[in-house]
Amino acid sequence: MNFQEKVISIANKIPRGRVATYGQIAAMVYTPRAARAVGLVLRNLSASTKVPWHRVINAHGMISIENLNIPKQEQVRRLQKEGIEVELKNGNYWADLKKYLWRPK
DNA sequence: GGTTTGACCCTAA
DNA sequence: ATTAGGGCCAAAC
Repeated sequence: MNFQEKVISIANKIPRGRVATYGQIAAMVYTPRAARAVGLVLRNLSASTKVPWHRVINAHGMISIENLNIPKQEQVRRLQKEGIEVELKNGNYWADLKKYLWRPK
């Protein structure tokens, strides 16, 4: 299993209505400092993927998708559909990690 | 192979 | 609190 496959398999486990951070996923794959690389994996997903990429945000709870074919509004829409409140604060969208962070056992 | 590129994160100021 | 800078790692060139 290569790095990408590991990242994707973790992402697939994030439950509906919760979010995970890039760094959190990196840590679960035993390379705690590879947060950026996690972002690369998600970036390379096809538009039709079933992976819940929208449940992954950065360590500050901010939606960090930018300059892609996918607008960040799409991510916001998907999160809200799952009951996650997203707040617009000076040009960026934020979710409350205290409320929504996935805490796997 | 070396070099560059990010949907990142931490620390210091 | 907010910002700037540097380090990180895997993929893509």
